[in-house]
Amino acid sequence: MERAIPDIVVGRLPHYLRALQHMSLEGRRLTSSQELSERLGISAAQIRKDLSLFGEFGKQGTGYQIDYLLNQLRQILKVNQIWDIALVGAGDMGSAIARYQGFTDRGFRVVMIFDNDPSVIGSQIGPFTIQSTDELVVAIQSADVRIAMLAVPAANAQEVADMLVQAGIKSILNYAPISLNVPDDVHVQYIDPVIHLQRMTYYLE
Amino acid sequence: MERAIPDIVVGRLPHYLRALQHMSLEGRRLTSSQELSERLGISAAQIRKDLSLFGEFGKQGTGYQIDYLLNQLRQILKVNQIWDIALVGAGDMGSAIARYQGFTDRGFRVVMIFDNDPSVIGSQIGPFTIQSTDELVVAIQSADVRIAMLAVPAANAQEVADMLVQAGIKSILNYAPISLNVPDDVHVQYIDPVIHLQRMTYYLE
DNA sequence: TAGATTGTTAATCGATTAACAATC
DNA sequence: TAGATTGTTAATCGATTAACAATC
Repeated sequence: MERAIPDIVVGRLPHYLRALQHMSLEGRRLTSSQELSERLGISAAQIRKDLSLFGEFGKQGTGYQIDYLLNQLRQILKVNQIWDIALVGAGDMGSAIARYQGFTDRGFRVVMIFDNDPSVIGSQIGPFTIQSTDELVVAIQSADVRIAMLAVPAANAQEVADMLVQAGIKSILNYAPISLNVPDDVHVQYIDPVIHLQRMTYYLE
Repeated sequence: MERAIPDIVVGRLPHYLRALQHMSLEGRRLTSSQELSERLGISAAQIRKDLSLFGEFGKQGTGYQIDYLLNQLRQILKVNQIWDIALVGAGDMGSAIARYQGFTDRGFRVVMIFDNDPSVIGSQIGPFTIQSTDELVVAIQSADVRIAMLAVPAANAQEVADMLVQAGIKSILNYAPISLNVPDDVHVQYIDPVIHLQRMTYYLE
């Protein structure tokens, strides 16, 4: 069996992709591990080593063709397609996520929104009608959605996560400030601003 | 000189703190590295080792007193106080952050909001009047704020970051999907949902 | 050609884990 | 006491870096 790619390497690839996408938008054609290193604060050797796990994408003396490497990375990360996302929670955070314009050109789009508050169910956020959480499992199953974003209060997050798992969701981006219990084949990533803030206050006097 | 605490350890402490805070709210009194391990998906040995870098907080045979460890961790992370935060960007994301109720009991509060859009400057978000970005440097300096959250479009993020640095900000939580260049003594943490999503699509078939 | 930069190896560095004496 | 769990050591494991031959 092929050696698996370390998860820590997979975690850096989206950063490479993002930097390359910026460079491409700036009209740049070529870059180097050196330049990426400066932009990202990751050593040039590490960038070359990470990329070499997937193939030989550069040319000695020249560097990397930005658009070529961009497409390779998109394929590796499987974002050379648009993934549908189910969003649960239509409060302040959920609404902001629903309106966010930055998903589409990076491989994602929100396609359904759920909430359990009767006073918002049926109302619109942009092009979406907020659906009841009661419909969640069936709606996600029939649309064959694999990715969900969770923006509900911490107290409801585990319960909703269980429903998402039942619906066949395999990736959850969790905005609720709580650790989720899910089966091994379901991936969870966390966004909790306070975790980041507390990590920085350690270094403040 | 004392050996510095590895940054990766500092990064785990807020997770311990969050789990303990939940347990405390549940009315629990005692916990163990074993229990924390299960809740967090971090090995018990690692949790004990991390904590031991700061002192001896547990008792053999018994475990850790939740409230005691909670307070120790709050001291270590310096969140046994409330830190003021300047928020820049009053769009969808900025507004959602401004309204977020989850900061206060974890050591933070937003105290000022800036935007560069004349059509929103002067209007209110909750108790705050949105100020012009022109006032940012002076306002932050005179209030002696050290932490900022950045929720502006990527195109303006570096420019705003420069102003924040000029104003004396030492910690930036950046929601804009772009790497920032700041001096060595300024810490930056990033929140970009797409980075997390792309990391998970790698594992989807 | 001379200069630049990759891909890769081997060495280094650092983080994690296993194991257990100490002790509550 | 017997059982449980810490704090810590030493061993293991894995990630990062330095260095350079290959080559564009």
